[in-house]
Order: sequence, then structure tokens, then C-alpha cells
Amino acid sequence: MKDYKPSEIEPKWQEVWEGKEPFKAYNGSDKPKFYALVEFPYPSGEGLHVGHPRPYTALDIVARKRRLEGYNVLFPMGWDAFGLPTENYAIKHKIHPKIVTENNVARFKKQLQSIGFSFDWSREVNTTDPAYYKWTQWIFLKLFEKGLAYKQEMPINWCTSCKVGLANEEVVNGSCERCGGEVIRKVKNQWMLKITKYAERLINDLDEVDYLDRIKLQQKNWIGRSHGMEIDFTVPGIEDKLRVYTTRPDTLFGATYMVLAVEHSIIDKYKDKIENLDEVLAYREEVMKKSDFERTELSKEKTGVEIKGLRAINPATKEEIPIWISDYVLITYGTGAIMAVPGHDTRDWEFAKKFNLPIIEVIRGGNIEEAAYTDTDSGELVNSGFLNGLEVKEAINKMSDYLQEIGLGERKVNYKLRDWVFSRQRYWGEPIPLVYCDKCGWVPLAEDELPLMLPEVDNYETTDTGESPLAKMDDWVNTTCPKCGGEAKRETDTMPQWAGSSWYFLRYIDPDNNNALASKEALDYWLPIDWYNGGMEHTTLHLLYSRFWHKFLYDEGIVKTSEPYAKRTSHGMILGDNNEKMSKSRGNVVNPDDIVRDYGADTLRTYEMFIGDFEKSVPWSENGVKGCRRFLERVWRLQEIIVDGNEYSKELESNIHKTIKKVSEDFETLKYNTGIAALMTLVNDFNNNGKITKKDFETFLILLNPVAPHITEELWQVVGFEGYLFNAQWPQYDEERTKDEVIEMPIQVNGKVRGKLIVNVTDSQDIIREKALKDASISKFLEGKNIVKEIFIMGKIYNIVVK
RNA sequence: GCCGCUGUGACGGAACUGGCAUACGUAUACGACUCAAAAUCGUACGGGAAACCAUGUGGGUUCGAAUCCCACCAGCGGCACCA
Repeated sequence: MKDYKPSEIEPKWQEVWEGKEPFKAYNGSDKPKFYALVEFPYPSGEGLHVGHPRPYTALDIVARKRRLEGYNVLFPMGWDAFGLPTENYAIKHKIHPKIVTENNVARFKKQLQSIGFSFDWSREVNTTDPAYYKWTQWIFLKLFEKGLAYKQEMPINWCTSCKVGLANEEVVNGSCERCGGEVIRKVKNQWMLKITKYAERLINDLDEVDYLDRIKLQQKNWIGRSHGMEIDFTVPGIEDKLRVYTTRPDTLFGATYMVLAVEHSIIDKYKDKIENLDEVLAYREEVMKKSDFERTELSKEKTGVEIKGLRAINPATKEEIPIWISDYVLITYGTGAIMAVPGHDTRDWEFAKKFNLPIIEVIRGGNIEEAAYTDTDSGELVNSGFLNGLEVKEAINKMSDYLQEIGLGERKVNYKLRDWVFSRQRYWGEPIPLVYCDKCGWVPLAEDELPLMLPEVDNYETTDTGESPLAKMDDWVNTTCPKCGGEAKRETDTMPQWAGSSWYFLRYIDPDNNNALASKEALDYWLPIDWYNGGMEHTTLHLLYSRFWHKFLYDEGIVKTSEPYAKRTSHGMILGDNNEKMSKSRGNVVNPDDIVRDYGADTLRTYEMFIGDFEKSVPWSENGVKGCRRFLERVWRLQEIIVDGNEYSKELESNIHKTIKKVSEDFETLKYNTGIAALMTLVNDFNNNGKITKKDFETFLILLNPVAPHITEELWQVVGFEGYLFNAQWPQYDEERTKDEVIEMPIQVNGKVRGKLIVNVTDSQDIIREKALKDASISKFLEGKNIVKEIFIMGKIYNIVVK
């Protein structure tokens, strides 16, 4: 027997796979299809770390298993390559982002190939490839055509360091997700995508898909549907009414003041009427500097200024109430104005306490001297005229009806979800294919002008003015209007990184198509994606954005499924061996190259799957890696104890059937760790038995193959099985043979195990009782006591209750 | 503050539908082999002298609870005054 040398056999088999193409997916095959998808990586300068292979190996196992089961499997890989880190690196090192991307992609690809994933590399996509982003631009133009892309001046998150507008979702703890720089709010003209138009369907259609519950829940909470009421407050002396949004119209009698967002339009419109305008404007200026996060930090003291000279009428009490501005009311949610009910809203309560505003109890049940009473399940309306005596839910309805009748309110469904800020003032992104003409407005490029190529520039650094680097390129910016032929200017903003990743799974289906993003037949054949695995951190951004785009393409008749992913699962992070997140600065990053070099790809794969619960984060352990290498060494040495035989060994047969069942099920349910444990147990059984038949070994090799494809393929050849393992069939098990006839049954007295009996599974209660009473270790617990009850479950347990 | 997830040996974890807690692996100790070491193989391995006690804590339901219910505590993640 030769030594097990992964460094020799792994490259050998990778070459065979490259030549024989067993992992190629075929469009329009007669076989049943299976589309397995993992999130394509951002090719960063750091290269792959051991966290990447975890989900890739998991779905590689599924993909390989499906092929052995006779499926036509699409398991692709590509590169999500636009984005700021590459651009920042390019600026710092004076290398063009295109070159940086090429280098990073080459490195990632080499790393991935060394691990032996069964990707169909002939379908590789790259979001920065003009042939790819042509279709990203094309989808954008479709959105524009349908009125789902619009430009609007609105306050956005502005990173002072990157000089770039960020989606709310991209702001992390008040800092820029990409660079960590300070985020302030700035009014800018931005391209927006109307994802909110799809909010309802994005929630409702979750019922149709098989996502982990926590993923569905997180999306639902993110979209945040609430049913409420828009109520108009009249302001004597001005024409406009002040409109607020509330989910608690029942508390209207307790509304003792109003609060507006500092950006509210009423301030500028009626500045002549505001007696303390200077004070109001000074406060506004102060607040505008701050990010949403700082403004809404709960722990901080409430601040605000009363707008003197304007007062509103509470439509329920008809009394005049003061109007304030404060940073705790956001212009981006609801109407940018609230009615404050300090008795029953915590933030309003704190504000009222601070500024000595009246607090009225309108729902009995708490003590509003101490805190706002916010419970909606119990309590009775008081001090509320026609609502008195009602419960909250009834009161909401009655008040809503009343307001609607008198024309001062209407029911309204609101969402936390906001439209998607789609503009970036950066270089390394897809150019937005629109032209601005003074005469015609925003005009889309014709389809045959796509892709609008990202121009080559010498200087792609950001501008101090906040304009895109493209704005400095006069030759590129100045163009003619596609509509009227007159002078026009190109849009210089680029798209966010999320654009390319919102539809990449469609391009894999038909990656070289020049006439469409993918052919209709191919899309119809492959969709939906049968299984998509990715990180929890993408649940609210990428996952939601891509569902939105897919639904739009569905409405356009381009795809036949309203949802892109039939199933979505998530993996946990791999932490450093010090139990902290892997990062360069912490110095705990493990590079898979080292593991492949020192232990082999199969060991890396086995360990990543055996490391723990797939859904939980888990620290890396080099000792665990060693253990998996030892396991593969034991597998390798099994060739020494093989004897001829086309049947399973009698002594092992039951265990083999059980293992086939266990592994087949575990590989489908994210329980890779216990699946591998079962294979380890079977190897131990093999060794304890001293010899195994060829048939025993053959089945074992197929079961292990998805996890450790190289060693199993090699052993297949060494032992002399026919052809290649990748052409084999996944083994079947016989349910009857997975069941034991004789078991060790625990015998309990008062619920505590007092003994164990070897019995037939089918033995009756009488037989077991007789045996148990004869057993001294059990009967001594029964002495001098009366049996008052017996619990018997055949083949499982016998419990005697005594007194 | 809200929402979600998670708490089991020294460590990663296992435990079907409420039915033998700690499978599998790691670490450790001892033994075999060896001149020796590595590798390999074998044995032990939750605590306790024992009765017993142990699945974050305290209650509850049950013949029986890691699993179900209630209330807490801790850690991780997400969100950010969302009216």
C-alpha cells in the first residue's frame, strides 16, 4: 500500500475533472434539474479565508450527491467584483481597479480550484465584465421605463470619507459600512429604485418559499408593515394642514402637542409666521449635521424647539396644541410629523417631561406619572369622549371611522422599508445609461448602445465636491441626446455593488448570450433556484434586493417564477481559534492554502463540515483538522482489509443500511457534522470487524465522496472498481434493515433508569415485566412498595411507578 | 429599547415525535509497539467515597424534561426614537 499523499492525488483528480467535465450542466437535458447556488464572493485583496469554503463545501456536497442520484445539476461560481474596497485599493496603490480585480479573481479562482469544488467553471460570470453589466444596465433601463427608477432630492446618508451616498441599510452604527467613516446627512439628487412598491408582495410571497424561519422573520421585520392612520391637523392662519401618521388613532384625545422633523416643508413655507425663526433655524442646522443614528439614539436627552406663532387644532378635543420640532422625528418615515401622546408613547413621554408639556391619561392601566403606558392588549379608554369605556382595538376602529367621516383622516398601511438609493458617486461601478437633455429631460440610451462602457480614466479618485470621478471627463460626459440629437450630458453616478448581484443567478443559466440576459427556454428550464445558501448578513440587503428585481422581471414576463429561490439556508461564521471574528488586525486569519498544503483539500472539506453545527458560528481548531486527517488516513488504510465479495458482510449489513439512511438524510438537512460522524462510526465498525467486502467498501466510498471527492475517487481506482466514481449511483437503503430486532431496553422505576434488559423489539409488556421483576438490580427498588402504574412503549421503554 | 438566535463534559458538539444525557471528534493520562520519538493500536476520561448530583438560573406540567410552559440571567447578531 502506498502512503496517502493528498498533494499528489488531489491535483491529479482535479485535472481529470477538468478534462472529463463531469460537473458540466446541460441546458435542456432530459434529466431532472437541480440548481444549487452559493453566494458569489467579492474578490478582495486578502484572498480566500477558511470561512468561504464552509458554505461552498456544504452545497458542493448536495450538488455531488444530486449528480450521483441522476440529476442535471447547475452549480456555478462567479465574481461580485464591483465595489469600494477594490477602488480604494486601486487609489492607494495606483493600480487600475480593473487590474486589481483581474489579479484578485485569478487568485480566488486558483484557491477555489485547489479545494476541488464541482463548479461548472464554463459558466463563470463577473459583474465587471461589460458583456455582463450590459444586462445590469438593461434591467435598470427597464426599471426606468416602468417608472420604478426616479431621481429625487432627498436627505441621504453621506459618507464624509468616501464621498458617497449610502443606502440606509449600508450604514452601520452611524459609520460607513465600507470605510468606517463618519456618516452625515446631506440633501442630494439621487437615483432611487421603488422597492417599496413591492413591499406587500415581498412580505406575502414569503409564504410560498422554503426559507429558514429566522430569515423570513428578519425580512418581515425589515419591511415592517404597519396598519395605521394619516390624520390632518388644521393650523389656524395657514392654508396647509399638518398630516401625521399614527398606528394609535385611539389615543388622539391624549395628543397634547405635535412634533415635526426639522426638514419639514412647513417651516420654510411659513417662516414669516414663525416668531422665533432664528432659534428654529439654528436648531435645524445643528440637527442636520447629525446622522440618523445619532439623532435617534435612545439614551440621549431629548432636544427640541417650539415653533412659536403656529399652533394646531387637535381634531378630537378641538383644542389648540403647540407645535415643536425635534430630531427624534424623522422626515423619512411616515409623513415627517407626529402627534405626540406622552401618556402612551415612551419617547413622547420623555420629551413632555423634559419640556413640561401636559401628559393626559387616555387609557387606564398604568401610572403615567411614572412612565408611558404602552400596552395595547389591556386597558380601557378614558378622558376620550365617545371612546370612553372601549378597549384599544375597538377604539382604533371607531376613531378611524370617525376621522374618515369628517374628512380629516384616512387609513394607511406603512412600511419601514424605504426606497433603494441607487446612485454612487464613485468610479468602480456600472455607469447609469441615461443622458440628460435640457429639452427632453432624462433620456435612456437605446438598447444597441449598451453596454455603456466604463471609460478608462487616469484618475478615478473621488472629488471633493462629491461628484463622481466620471464628472471630470468632459469627453465622456458631453454627448448628444438620443432623442432630439441636441447637446446633452451623461449621468455620472454609477450603480451600487448590489446591482450586479441582484440578478447574477440568471446569467449563470445562459452566460454567453448576447441577445438577452438569458434565453427564455433556459430560464424556464432552470428556474427556480432549488437551494440557495448564504450568510445571514445578506438577509435584508442582497436577498431582498434580488427578490425585488426578480419580481420585476417576472412582471415583465422575462422569468416564469415570481420568486427566485425556492429554498434559502444560512451558515454560521468561522471564528479564529481565539473565538473572535477572523480579521487581519486580530491576526487570527487562517488561509485555506496552508491547510490544503499541510493536510490536503479533502481534510479541509471534511473538517469544515465536521467542525460543528452548520448554522452556528464556531472557532477554528487546528487539532480538529488533524483529527479529520486521521480519519481520512484510516479510510485510506481500509484497502488493506478488503476481501472479495459482491454482497455486504453479514455482520456489517445493518450498520451499512443505517449509515446510508443517516448520511442521505443529514446531507439534505444541514447536518453535515452528524453525517460525517456516522461515516466515522462505520469506519470504526469496519476496523472492529477486521475485514470488509468490496461491496462494503464501494458503498462507503460513494457515501464519503461528496465530502472528500479526491481520496474516494483515488481509492475507487486503486481497489479496481469500474470507471470513475463520479459516474456511480448513490446507494439505496432498505428501511427494514435499518431496524434492530434485539435492543437494550432501559427499565425505569419512577422515571429513573435502574437497569437495562436485552429484549426483542416486539416483546410484549408481560414478557418485559417478568424479566424486569427477576432482575435483582431492578427489583430491589420495588421491595416493600406497591406498583401503582406502568408505562410501556414497545421497543423503547418500560417504566414502573411505585409508592 | 425592540426583534431574533444561542446557552449540554476541559473543547467542538450529539440526543428521533418528551423516553438510556454526553454519539463522533479533539485534548489529557496510562499502557502496547520502539534504543528513543513520531505515527499506529488499546484503555480511561461530567462531578462525587457513596447515596446521589449534573444540560445557564428559579419555578411549573408529566410516570418521565436538554426537549414543553412561565419568569429570569448571560452571550452573539440585527435594527435604531419607525410614531
